[in-house]
Amino acid sequence: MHAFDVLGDPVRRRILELLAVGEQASGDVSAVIQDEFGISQPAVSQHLRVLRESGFASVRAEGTRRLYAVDAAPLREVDAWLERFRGFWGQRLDALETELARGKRERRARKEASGDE
Amino acid sequence: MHAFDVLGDPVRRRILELLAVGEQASGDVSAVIQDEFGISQPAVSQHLRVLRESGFASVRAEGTRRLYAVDAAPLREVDAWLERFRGFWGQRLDALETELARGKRERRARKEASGDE
DNA sequence: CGCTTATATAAGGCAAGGCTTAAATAAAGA
DNA sequence: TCTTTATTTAAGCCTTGCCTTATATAAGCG
Repeated sequence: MHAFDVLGDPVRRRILELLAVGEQASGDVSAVIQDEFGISQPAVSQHLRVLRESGFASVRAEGTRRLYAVDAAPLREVDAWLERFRGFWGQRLDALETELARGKRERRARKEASGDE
Repeated sequence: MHAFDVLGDPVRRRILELLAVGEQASGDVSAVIQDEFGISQPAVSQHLRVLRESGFASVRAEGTRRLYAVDAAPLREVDAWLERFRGFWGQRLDALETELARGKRERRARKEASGDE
């Protein structure tokens, strides 16, 4: 399944948003998604599988829990594809520069800790 | 249709790549796509419709020709969504920073007046 | 005017993907 | 070990989306 197909589903996008904050157990993700989308737990599990198999997420077992985390590689791919269109919104580039300048120090500090937030 | 759904289709992504270079007539796009994907002209036309209706492309009539061009708004949306994951690939950010720094001087020169900063 | 060229729309078939319920696997604790 | 909790897998249904062929619209030209 192609990266963009994976991101085509709103549930999967939401799951990634949740994981972006930090590692989460399948059950915790399920609880939120079930609440927000009204779908069953197995449905969520199937989405997690898609994310896993397409490389968007990695899993780690801890007892009976499965801890999911974002794997950035495919997102980077998506980002790379967008590259060729960046010229179309010059203003945002400026905004991004500002953002980068602001975040640079922060990132440098965070880098050695390697923790989430 | 959500932006990510639109980009989920390889044909539509390719069409956008073609349009990224510059305005193109429906027929020219069709010729390339038909050649590369082996689908019919109406099929291409339907993809163009999706791009049009979802705001990824705008059209302009010139005689019997329809000239399509990239409309960046939805792509910007996609880019914005990715924002929250950018922290996951520090190296690329650094590369982008370099790129931006390089481009900044250029833009500033072109702009002749003060920039932000 | 018709004929041709450029493009879009319509209708129908088929495949892919997402959801559900039911069942399997596996750790953990009484 | 039996039961409970956490999670995945399986099977089947049903919708959505893409493609095809056929047809419509409309400009350009002889």
